[in-house]
Amino acid sequence: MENNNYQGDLADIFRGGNNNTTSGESSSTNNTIIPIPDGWTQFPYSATEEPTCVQDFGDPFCNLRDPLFHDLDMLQATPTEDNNNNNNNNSVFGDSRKRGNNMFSRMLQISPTNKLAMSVQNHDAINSSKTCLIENSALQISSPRNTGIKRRKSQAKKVVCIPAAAPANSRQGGEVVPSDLWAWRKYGQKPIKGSPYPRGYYRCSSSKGCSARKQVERSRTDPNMLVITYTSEHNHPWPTQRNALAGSTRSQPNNSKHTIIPNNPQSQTDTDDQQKDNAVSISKVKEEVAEEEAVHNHKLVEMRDDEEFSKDSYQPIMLPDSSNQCHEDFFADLVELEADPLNLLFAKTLSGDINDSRPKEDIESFNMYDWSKDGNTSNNNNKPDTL
DNA sequence: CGGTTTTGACCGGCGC
DNA sequence: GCGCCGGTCAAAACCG
Repeated sequence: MENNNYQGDLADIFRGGNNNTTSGESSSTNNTIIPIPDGWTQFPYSATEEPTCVQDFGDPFCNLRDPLFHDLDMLQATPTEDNNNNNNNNSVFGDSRKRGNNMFSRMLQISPTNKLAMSVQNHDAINSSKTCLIENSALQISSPRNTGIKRRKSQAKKVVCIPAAAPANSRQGGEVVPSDLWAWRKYGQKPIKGSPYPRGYYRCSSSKGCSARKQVERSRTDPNMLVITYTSEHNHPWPTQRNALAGSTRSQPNNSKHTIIPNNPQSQTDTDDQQKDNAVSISKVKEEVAEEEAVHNHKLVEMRDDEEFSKDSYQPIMLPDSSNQCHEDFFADLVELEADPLNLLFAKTLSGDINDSRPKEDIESFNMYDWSKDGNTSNNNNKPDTL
């Protein structure tokens, strides 16, 4: 079944870089590669990055946050009516907004050159690091005020452009949808006029009342890029564990070999709040009020696909394929940090000093990287091929 | 059993 | 007003 080809989750995002699928060449030479301590993966930053970013990159997971949360942060920075509404309507998030939990923040960064850069690097192929550059306007932050289903024009949305995990033609009409810790359930797929690729519609399945939605489609200009549009926001905290127990596994990554490893061992012992407090989003967000602007920005993203990638890049590094035994045994050595899914991202490879009785699937659900270089290893994913 | 994906049908916004 | 198109619904099938 095609489902076996799923290479979803964030692993796909990074794998996209590995695949060298994005157009243009990134300036890998400008990417600072920091020696990685044994057992840890480091997320080097470009020397040209702003100090603030650099600092935060020291701890690659210091700023895991939800894109929409980040949006709210932005809104708070510039109080508006929408912003006020957000605060009122989403008090459940509390400090989480300030702390941030955007997974994409790990990959998206605002560079001093006013460009959003995302670098993906496979430790196994450092020389072929990839940088996904997106115009500032590409990422949109908008007020979730208009969350009505029928409000097309003014509906708040945010567009994220990421490298696709697999070639557009890898699967017929299929799509590799990166995961972002939230549990999404696909509720529809539609062919989009003017685009050879269908658009998948997902809604949050973590909470029944959650109105968060996202749309995933390939860029028309660059099939190797995925355009993810987030709509509305989550009205609940991060899921401690994905709902998916049965069918959901189809949408869950199963790459036991791919996991982001922090370069900062301290994060292991930090509490969730501490980890979140340390978080500083590198995600580029921009408030969007009108749909017209969203469309415009979307176009900019696609236009950008053909442009040269910025040298200012953020390059997360993954454990190399060859460097590990990554695989089945890998998770057996992971440190489990409480129930917060984020903790899984802080896992550090150890040598048999943990006793994780948790089902492997639970851990795999939060894998972010796919170190696999071939289809065989990536077949662990069960995401359906088609969108 | 409870969750998911798939997919055709339906609904409504929007442009002409 | 009409038709196109995008977004959602919902039933069936699938999965662990």
